[in-house]
Amino acid sequence: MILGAEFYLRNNVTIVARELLGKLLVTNIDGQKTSGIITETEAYQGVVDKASHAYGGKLTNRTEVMYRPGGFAYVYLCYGIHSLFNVVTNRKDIPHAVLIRSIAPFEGIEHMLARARKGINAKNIGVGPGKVSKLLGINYGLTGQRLTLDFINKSKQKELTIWIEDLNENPKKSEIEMSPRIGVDYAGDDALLTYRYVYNRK
DNA sequence: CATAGGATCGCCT
DNA sequence: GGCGATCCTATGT
Repeated sequence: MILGAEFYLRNNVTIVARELLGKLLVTNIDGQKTSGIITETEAYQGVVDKASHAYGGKLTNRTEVMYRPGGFAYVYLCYGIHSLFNVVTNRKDIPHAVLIRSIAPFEGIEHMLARARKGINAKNIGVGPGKVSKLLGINYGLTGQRLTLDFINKSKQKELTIWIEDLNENPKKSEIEMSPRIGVDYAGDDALLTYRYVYNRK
């Protein structure tokens, strides 16, 4: 079942980040359907979070998507090479987001391998936010895409490009590890927050 | 207009 | 453990 807006609109981004573990992230790009089970996420808590692109209420062309209501894709280019995929959460004007850091490939693995051929190590495939986007065919041009079917008739878009499905795979507490987020040393105290969630699947 | 730097990755030593 | 790749974004003049 495709997750609806109510899943993303909730006001606690850390709960959404945790509940995204075990869900299926799906793309339909270039006529190729690919998907992976989400195994690692990070929560970014908007204006109060020094690690967030929206810290202090920063609003630019790039971050505008984060201020939309939950259920949009926020994709940005990192180091000039990697498109990192985030899910926007909370209600309009609260710029919270969850970075998807790892997936376990599920469907369309042959398409993923073809995409990976250009510069991906076969080892740890799907582990790391740059690799998630590479495998699923997500690039920064897809920022602002809707992830839900709500209001689909109000737009000209007929089908989704990126969405998330519930497989009823519910990770146990003992299978989830929390730790500080990666690569945010510049964030001072906020670098210590354990907003990273890793799902160790059996 | 110019410029510095980044929520990374793979390959090298 | 270190480094280069590679380009958009944000900021400053």
